[in-house]
Amino acid sequence: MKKTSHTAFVDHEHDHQGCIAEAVHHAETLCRQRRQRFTAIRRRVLELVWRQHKPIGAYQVLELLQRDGRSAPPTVYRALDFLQQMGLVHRIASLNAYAGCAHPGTVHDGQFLICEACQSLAELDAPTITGAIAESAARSGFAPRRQTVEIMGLCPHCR
Amino acid sequence: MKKTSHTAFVDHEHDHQGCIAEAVHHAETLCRQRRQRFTAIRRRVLELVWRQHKPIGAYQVLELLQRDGRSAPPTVYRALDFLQQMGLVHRIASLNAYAGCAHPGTVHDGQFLICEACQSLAELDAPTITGAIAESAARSGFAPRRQTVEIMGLCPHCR
DNA sequence: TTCGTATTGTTATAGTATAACGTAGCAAAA
DNA sequence: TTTTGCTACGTTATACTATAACAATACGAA
Repeated sequence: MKKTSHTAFVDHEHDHQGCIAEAVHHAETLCRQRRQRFTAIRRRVLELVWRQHKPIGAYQVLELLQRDGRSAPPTVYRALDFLQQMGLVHRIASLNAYAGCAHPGTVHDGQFLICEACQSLAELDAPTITGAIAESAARSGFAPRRQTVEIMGLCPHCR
Repeated sequence: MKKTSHTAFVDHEHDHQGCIAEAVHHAETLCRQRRQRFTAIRRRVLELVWRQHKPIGAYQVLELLQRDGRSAPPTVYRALDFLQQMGLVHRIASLNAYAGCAHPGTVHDGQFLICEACQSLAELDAPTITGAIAESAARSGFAPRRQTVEIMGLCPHCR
């Protein structure tokens, strides 16, 4: 039996090295399947994005990347673009920041819960939300293709 | 009986001067009620935001504003911030742009349908979406306070 | 090994937003 | 009416986010 009923937000004392390793492993597998190169830079950027369960800015990634050697913005943005296309990373529009995808493998938009206090982020994939959106859109004669759903508030630990 | 069943998107041949006038009039009333100054700049920026039923960038507003005389970015951002606080204008995060609020008077986040073809925007205030979000959030132990819901797709005229 | 393509390096610049501080204008109190 | 205090605006500079353009390199298939 699990300690908590909150599945979207991670526990404060979880094995985070495991999170990163899992994300990287997943990425390797996915890129191999799709015949895409999972280069050293892409791997490193993915690791940095997974550094915390919080969105990270591109220039923050750059700063961390530069500890390994010289680097410039396009390098970061290219890696982030690639990872987004692979469905491994999400862009959080309301924060101009990036977060590791919790359910990689399929291309999807997801919905995000963002804590205003600790900035931690949880990803949902709630059919009820997508369904409500699809229904409302249809009522306006609108054909939805992509959704940005970002909810600011307080996470279970901060409320 | 109305010609169309699509209420969220406006007709291409509607009386748009009326739209602008109504928005400005509403703003006047609201500001008077709240003892806030509806200055010439704020009025002008509101008019410019309502120029089309499409989001407009802050620097586009600035460019238009400069036809009336010299102006700088802070002037535009201040006016936009004020109008947002009054609930007269929304910021569209995924576009870094601003749009006139279709239901001014109450502070609310709204949900937006954005056409990828013609950029036209419609604002919803769908309780089913808000409800689905609230429910999903609660299931994660999350207390929502603000939502960003922006749906890209094709409007009734472009699909 | 060679060739073609994908990736990265590098420099410059575009686009979005705010900090900081001074000036002006309005509104209520004296 | 004048004073006073606050709000709004002007102005300059700068921070932050993202991409264009082109050269150099590395990789994988033929």
